[in-house]
Amino acid sequence: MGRGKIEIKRIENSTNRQVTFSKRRNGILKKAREISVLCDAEVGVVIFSSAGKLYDFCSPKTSLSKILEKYQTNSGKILWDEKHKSLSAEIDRIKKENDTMQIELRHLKGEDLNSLQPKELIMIEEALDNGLTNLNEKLMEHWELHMRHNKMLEDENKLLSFKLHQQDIALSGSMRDLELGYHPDRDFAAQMPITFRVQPSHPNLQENN
Amino acid sequence: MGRGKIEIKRIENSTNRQVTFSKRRNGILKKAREISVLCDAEVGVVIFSSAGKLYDFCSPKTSLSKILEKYQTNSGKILWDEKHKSLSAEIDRIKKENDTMQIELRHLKGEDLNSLQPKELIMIEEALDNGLTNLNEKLMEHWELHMRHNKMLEDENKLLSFKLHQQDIALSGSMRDLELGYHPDRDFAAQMPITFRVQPSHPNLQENN
DNA sequence: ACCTATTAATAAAA
DNA sequence: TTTTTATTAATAGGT
Repeated sequence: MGRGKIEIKRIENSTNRQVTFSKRRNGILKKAREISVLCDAEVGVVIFSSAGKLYDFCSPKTSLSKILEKYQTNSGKILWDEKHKSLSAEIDRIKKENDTMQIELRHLKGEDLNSLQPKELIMIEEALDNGLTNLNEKLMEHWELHMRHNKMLEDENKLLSFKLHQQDIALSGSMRDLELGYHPDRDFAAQMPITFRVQPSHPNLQENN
Repeated sequence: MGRGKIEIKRIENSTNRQVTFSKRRNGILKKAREISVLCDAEVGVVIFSSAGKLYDFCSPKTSLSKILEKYQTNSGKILWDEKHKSLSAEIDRIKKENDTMQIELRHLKGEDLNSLQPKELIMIEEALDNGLTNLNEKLMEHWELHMRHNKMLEDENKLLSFKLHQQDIALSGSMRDLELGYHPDRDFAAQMPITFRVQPSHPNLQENN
């Protein structure tokens, strides 16, 4: 049905193939709709172009799911079998992995050791030692960070206290100045109490998050 | 296309409907085959007559299963049944469990500690300490078992040596008897050294799987 | 995407 | 259901 008859075999010209696909795809989807309306049939159509683009039709009042379920019960063919198998296989695989980790975890926690040979026990001990080493290193890092932080806070405290004290003095000074007159050469530094000169204020402060 | 034009609406005459269904069904399946060949498309068609009879087509080199799987990934619509959902859910659950253990394992091995707070680090350290304690206990048990086993082997050795010694003497005795005459009241027991007189043979032999 | 000559599908009848 | 055949629908090739 066209300007010439064509053989039913793959169209080699890619442009022609694309055009023909487009036309015939519309044709099929239209026919599918028509038969479902005219004849009260349930129809499901799924088409993938060679480029992988999806087109589909499903008769109204139903769904592909329902049609395919009916297909399975009616034909005996099981559409999901492969998918089922692969899912089940994946579950098995993951469960096995899980068990292995479970056992390793128990071992590291010192549980279920009865079945192990001394050689294996020693390997676990090495892992634990190693873990402890890394852990303590990390704890030490935290500790040092905190010490530095504390030190900074203390320094800042000291500075603030000093400034406060200075202000205090300035204030009382100016109050005195108001009463007794201004003394420009007063030595503020000399007024800093000895406690502000060396400062371990909170030597062991740990965080409490 | 026929002796007259028809409206696309349900054919009320049941016989006509049945005939039209038969013709158009063939038409669609033929078109499906043609487009799959001409245009290299993947096509799946499922048709149920109003009487519930099934007809289907699937392009060669594939299967309805595969087409539908592709349909699902491509469209996002989910066609599969409850069983699939439950399998998928289980996979998710196990994977989550897996991840958790994975992380715990890494932590116990002293890896990926950077995101942890000191409090957490200390909890891990406790777990490791605990593990080491249990482990060392177990190693100690093994050690003691070995010591006991060694002791037993040594004792047995001693016993065997003694028996051998006894046989030796008996042998040379009877050789002497052959030369000097038989002495039935000879006291062999008196020849046993004091160390061989108490004999716990295998009092605590434990399994060695 | 549109046009149209030509083929293909099919409605009605048998 | 299938065949026949008149008629409509689909579409191949061209624009």
